[in-house]
Amino acid sequence: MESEELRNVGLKVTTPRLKILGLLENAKSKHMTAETIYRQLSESGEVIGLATVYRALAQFEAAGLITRHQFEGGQTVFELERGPHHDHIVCVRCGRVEEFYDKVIEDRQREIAEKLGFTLSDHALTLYGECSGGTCTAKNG
Amino acid sequence: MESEELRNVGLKVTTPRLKILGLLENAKSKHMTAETIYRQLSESGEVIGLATVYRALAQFEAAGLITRHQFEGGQTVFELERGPHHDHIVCVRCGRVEEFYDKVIEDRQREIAEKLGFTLSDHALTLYGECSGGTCTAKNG
DNA sequence: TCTCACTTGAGATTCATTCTCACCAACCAG
DNA sequence: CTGGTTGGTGAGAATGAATCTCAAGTGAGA
Ligand SMILES: [Zn+2]
Ligand SMILES: [Zn+2]
Ligand SMILES: [Zn+2]
Ligand SMILES: [Zn+2]
Repeated sequence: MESEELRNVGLKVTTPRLKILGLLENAKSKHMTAETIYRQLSESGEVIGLATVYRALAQFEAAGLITRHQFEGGQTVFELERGPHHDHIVCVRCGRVEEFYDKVIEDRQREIAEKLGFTLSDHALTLYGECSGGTCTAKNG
Repeated sequence: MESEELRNVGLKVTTPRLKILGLLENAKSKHMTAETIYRQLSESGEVIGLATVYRALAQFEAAGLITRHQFEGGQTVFELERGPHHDHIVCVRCGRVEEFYDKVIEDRQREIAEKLGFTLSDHALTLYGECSGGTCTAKNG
């Protein structure tokens, strides 16, 4: 239950928080902007403030419930932190986002950081390209 | 000569553009924000508009003279596109930026994109961590 | 139910970046 | 050299994502 998740991380269980978490669970797209979340909730009849969405997302992130990604050009997107770590590849034409995990790269990153005298705490890897004809739904150009 | 570079990419040779390119050449830090460039030029007596800096940087980027990086939290930084491609590792305490190149990772990225049906056109890889005691100049915490 | 610290919604605010527009400066033909 | 044309520039206004403010609302323990 989502209420559990909130309690576990020390956040009071409130309607807006539940709605936001719920939407992240069930939305068609795994990666959503604050604006999108706000709009979708508003359209489905909720009375919610945009500030509340941003606030909740920041809290969820701090609590490790979600992760934040900044793909080039676009606004910040959030996704539920479920399952194993992964990185992203984004189609620069249609915006489609695919996920991948590559052990070789992950390991290598740690080695590189170590070699340079850093203690690795995080990383951001995003590939950009064009997805192949059939899949690409670019709105013409 | 910087005038050449500008002409080669089809940009008219003007004083502001030369000053900005020159600053990127000689600045202490390889990675600079638009604001920093603006401030440094202003302080050294130039009369230049912030809009001009942003405009020029956008044009330089489009022309491939510089690259743009968006490290998490901070504002966008630009650096001269000289020498081979590299990625970055940033200290989350003191902000120091080191560069690295890793063939294994670069190759792997291409394979991953291919496997997923993408034609890779670009990528952004940034590692975050803490640099070791001696080198870290964190302003206390 | 009562209470109160924590939350929320609406709107104001911030701040990086972009836009507007009257003025100005490269560049070239004359 | 010029003068004209074209594109570039500076100042300030505008934009837009994200944050802050604050009066009003609401969970959850007593
Ligand atoms: Zn990864
Ligand atoms: Zn993802
Ligand atoms: Zn790379
Ligand atoms: Zn660099």
